[in-house]
Amino acid sequence: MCEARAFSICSVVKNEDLHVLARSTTVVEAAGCDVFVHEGEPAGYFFSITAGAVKVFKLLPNGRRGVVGFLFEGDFLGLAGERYAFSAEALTPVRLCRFPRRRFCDLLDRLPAMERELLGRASDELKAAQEQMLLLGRKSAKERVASFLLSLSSRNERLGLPGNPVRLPMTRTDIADYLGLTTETVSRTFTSFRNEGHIRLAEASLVQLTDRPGLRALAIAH
Amino acid sequence: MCEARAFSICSVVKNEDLHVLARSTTVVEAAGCDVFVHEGEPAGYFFSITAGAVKVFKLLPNGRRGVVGFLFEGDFLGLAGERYAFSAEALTPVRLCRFPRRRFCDLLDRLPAMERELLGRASDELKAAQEQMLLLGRKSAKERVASFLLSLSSRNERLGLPGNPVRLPMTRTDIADYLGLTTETVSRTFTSFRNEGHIRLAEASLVQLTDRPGLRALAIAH
DNA sequence: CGACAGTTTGAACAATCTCAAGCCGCGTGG
DNA sequence: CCACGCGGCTTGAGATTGTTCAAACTGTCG
Repeated sequence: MCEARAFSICSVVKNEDLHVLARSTTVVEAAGCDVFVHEGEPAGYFFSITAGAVKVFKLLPNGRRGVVGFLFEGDFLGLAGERYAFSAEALTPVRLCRFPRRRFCDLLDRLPAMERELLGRASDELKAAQEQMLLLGRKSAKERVASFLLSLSSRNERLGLPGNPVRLPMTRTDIADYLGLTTETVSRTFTSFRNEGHIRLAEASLVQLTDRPGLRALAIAH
Repeated sequence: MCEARAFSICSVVKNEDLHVLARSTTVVEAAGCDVFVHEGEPAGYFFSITAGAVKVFKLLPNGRRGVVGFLFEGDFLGLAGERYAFSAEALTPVRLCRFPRRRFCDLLDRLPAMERELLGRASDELKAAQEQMLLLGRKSAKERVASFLLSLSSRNERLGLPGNPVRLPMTRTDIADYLGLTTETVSRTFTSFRNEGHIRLAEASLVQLTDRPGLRALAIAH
C-alpha cells in the first residue's frame, strides 16, 4: 500500500514477493530543505521516492554548485559506489522508502525482476544524462530553459499528472545550477518567454505553457 | 582468448560459462573514422571494445555536436532503449565484441554475475556523467581542459598503462565537443598550459604532464 | 508591520566564440 | 625525391552571450 507503487521500482515485484522487500524497507520522511544524502559520506542507503520533489547536487570547493537532477515520486536514488558522489535535498516535504545498502545485494539476488528493472532505469538515466550533457555543452540559454520546461511537462504527463500548468518546486537558483546558468539569466529568459507569449507566469513557480510548438522550436527538438 | 578479457564485462564470467557468451558473440573490426553506431537507428547490438578508441556523440539539428564520452579497451557500449540515443565512431582501428540485443536478455538470465557487473558499470558511468555535468555547467575552460587531461591519465593508470605521456587519439574538435568549448579555445588552453610549464607537447597528440599538482589545482580537485 | 528569502531588472564587464589567416605534418603524385 | 594539397592545429582581433555587481520589488511568515 504505497502511493508510488505503480511508478517505483517495486512495480515489477510480484505481490507474493513484496514481503521480502518490506522486511528491509524503512519509510522515512524529510521536511523541505532537509539534506538527507551528503556527498562523500559512506553510501549506507538506497532510496525510492514515494512523494515530493528532490534535488540532487554536487559542490565544487569554491562553492559553485551543480544540480545533477531533480527527482519526483517513483524515482530511485542511490546507485553509487562506496560513497555518495552527490548530495540530495528535499525541495518539498518528501516521503522515502529506504533500503540498507548491505542487504541490497541479497535483495537483488532474490528479486531478479527488480534487478532487471534497475538496470533499465540506470540505462534510462544514462540516456537522460547524455541529453543533459548535450544541453550543457552546446545549447544557448533560451534553448536550455525551453528544453527544461518541456521536459518537466512531459515527465508530468508520463506520470498521469496535468502536463500544462507546470509547477516548479525548485528555486531559480536551483534551475540555474541545473542548466549551467546564473539565476539572473534564468529569470531574464523566463520574462523574455513571457513577453514573447510562449508562457504565462501566474506565480514565479507556476508556469503555463501557452505556445508549446514555439517552445519546442526554441528547444531544438526534444 | 580476448585481449581485453581482464577489463571487460566478461571478466566476471566463469570459464565454464564462457561458451554461453561465445555462442552469441561476433568479433567485428572497424577502421578509423568508421561510424558503427548511428543515433536514432534501432539498437540491434551491444558492444564491448577489445582494442582501440571510440568517441560517442550526439548531434543537434543545426550541426552542433556533443561528445558524450570516449571509450577504450574494456569499455561497454550500448545500454539504450529501443533505439540508439547516440552515434559511435572509431578514432583508431577498433576491435569489438558484438552481442545481438535480442539474445542479450537471455544471456543476462543465464549469467547473473554479468548482469550484476553491468549494473555496477552503469552506476559508474552515471557517476562519471554527473561529474561531467558539473564540469560542463560550472567549470571554466582551463578547469575543463585540466580535468580532462588528468582523467585520461588516471584512466590509463587504472588500465596498467603509463599514466604520464598521455596519447590523445581524438582531434582538438572532438575534445572541444566533449568539453563544451570550441577548437580554438582548446588549442589556446593547451598552449597556455605549455607556456606556464604544466605540460609539454611533443606532438599535438602526445601530452606530457610536467606539473600534475599544478594541473590538479587548476582542475579544482578530481 | 517588518524582515527576509527569492525574484526581477539594469548596466558594465569578461570569458569565450566567431571569423579570418597562417602554419605544420603528412600523404600523394609528378 | 620533392612539390603540392589537405586536414588539423595555432594564433590574432573583434563580436557576443552570459556573468557580475547592484538595486529594487514581491510575497510570505513571524
